[in-house]
Amino acid sequence: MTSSAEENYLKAIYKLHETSGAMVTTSELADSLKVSAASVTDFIKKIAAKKLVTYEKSKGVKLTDSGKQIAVNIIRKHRLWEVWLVDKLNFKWDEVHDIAEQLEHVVSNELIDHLDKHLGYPATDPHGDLIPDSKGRFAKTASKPLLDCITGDKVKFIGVADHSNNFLQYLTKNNLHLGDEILIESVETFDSTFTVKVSGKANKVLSKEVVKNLLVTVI
Amino acid sequence: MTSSAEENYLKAIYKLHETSGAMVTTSELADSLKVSAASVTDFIKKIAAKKLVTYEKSKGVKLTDSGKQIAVNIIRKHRLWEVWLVDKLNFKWDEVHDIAEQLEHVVSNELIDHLDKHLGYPATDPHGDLIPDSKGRFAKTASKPLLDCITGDKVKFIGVADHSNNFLQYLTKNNLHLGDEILIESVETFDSTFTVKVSGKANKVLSKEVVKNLLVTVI
DNA sequence: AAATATTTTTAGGTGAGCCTAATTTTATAT
DNA sequence: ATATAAAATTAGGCTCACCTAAAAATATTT
Ligand SMILES: [Mn+2]
Ligand SMILES: [Mn+2]
Ligand SMILES: [Mn+2]
Ligand SMILES: [Mn+2]
Repeated sequence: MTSSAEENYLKAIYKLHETSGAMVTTSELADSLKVSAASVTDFIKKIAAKKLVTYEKSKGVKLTDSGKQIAVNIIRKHRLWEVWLVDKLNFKWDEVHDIAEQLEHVVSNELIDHLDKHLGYPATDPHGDLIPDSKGRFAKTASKPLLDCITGDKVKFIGVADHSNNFLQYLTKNNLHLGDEILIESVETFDSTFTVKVSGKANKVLSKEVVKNLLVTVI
Repeated sequence: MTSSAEENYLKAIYKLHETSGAMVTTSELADSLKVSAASVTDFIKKIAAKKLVTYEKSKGVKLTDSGKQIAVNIIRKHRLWEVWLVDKLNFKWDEVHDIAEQLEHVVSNELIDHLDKHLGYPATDPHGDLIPDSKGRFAKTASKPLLDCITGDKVKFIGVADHSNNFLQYLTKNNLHLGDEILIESVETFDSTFTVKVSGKANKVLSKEVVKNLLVTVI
């Protein structure tokens, strides 16, 4: 059996590992799960015994195939619930994460399949993150930070790198929504401030901190 | 804080107490929660200390007002989730209880209010059970077992006394659905077998065991 | 290479929610 | 009223997921 705690560990390992490709360290996990390093050491020994991760003492852990499968399934559930909360219950995109953190642990593959159908098999969640299919496969998308674009580029805003409520609320307040078309008018070389035109409206000035966290695709 | 375990104890006490009006005994609770009597004694001492129940040693427990409030709120959540599973996700009425048992513990009053609205503020769940409002108030309904009716009565099938999958599946198989109109053609005095006409179709014969568990209202 | 700082592990505990076995209390039968 | 049966409580343990403090391993400075 897989407890909520176990699911959270596997998901955290997946998310930390996903980008770096490297082993996930005890302190990274302790940090991300907000538990002590000692607790992490304890726990990873248990999930290593269950062959959900490979553990190299004092070095870190890596998901096995079965561990990865569980992690991706939890992510699938989390993102589908977020879609439901936004699309069907009219929550805002900055209100859904914590609720989805609970819903993702509800046990029933039937439920998730029905939910997926009810939602019309969405490809992405309210934050633009890809939803893996029931086999755990992700679609491919070429997204990059707006920061990596140059003057004259015409792009589409399709995701966020920073998922904090702070950032999400900033975007809402400044009328930046997923799907918006962004034309880069100019880039200030000194501080990487971007001046952009969003969906043909008046120019907007975006700080480096913002453009770093806006994920876009060239159109 | 209220844990899932605590919520399940309070709900079980409520459901046992609801009908009998009397104190709920240790063994009743042990039975209904499928834990040992020793565990129950332990636990009720804890929730008594929290003033969620009044406990008379060796006699039993009774919910306090705040205990009852929590119990009713869990029941509200359970029933709303069941409505959602049937109405929106197309589950059958015999498939939803176990999933709702998990969903009812998701913490967020906002979520429940949004769900309630999404469902159109339903009055009853898929089994005909009343859904209390957000203040914990139940509507009044006069329902009684079909067994208590007599020949010539015209009634409406509005609920079940037995919630087992067995019974629910029996009803489905025999084309008896909530809302059906039932006309009592005759009652066999020897064994209380009822011969009825359901929604004007061909006569049906129902055993005492069945009519005892069919809740109806006279129309 | 040594000294120091950081990270990880080990050792020993805690509370929640469960258990069995033994004991005590309450109810029932004789 | 006694004996017997049933129900409830107490005593003592267990596992899970966490903790702190101390020790050991690894990394970084000097
Ligand atoms: Mn999220
Ligand atoms: Mn998301
Ligand atoms: Mn139910
Ligand atoms: Mn129900």
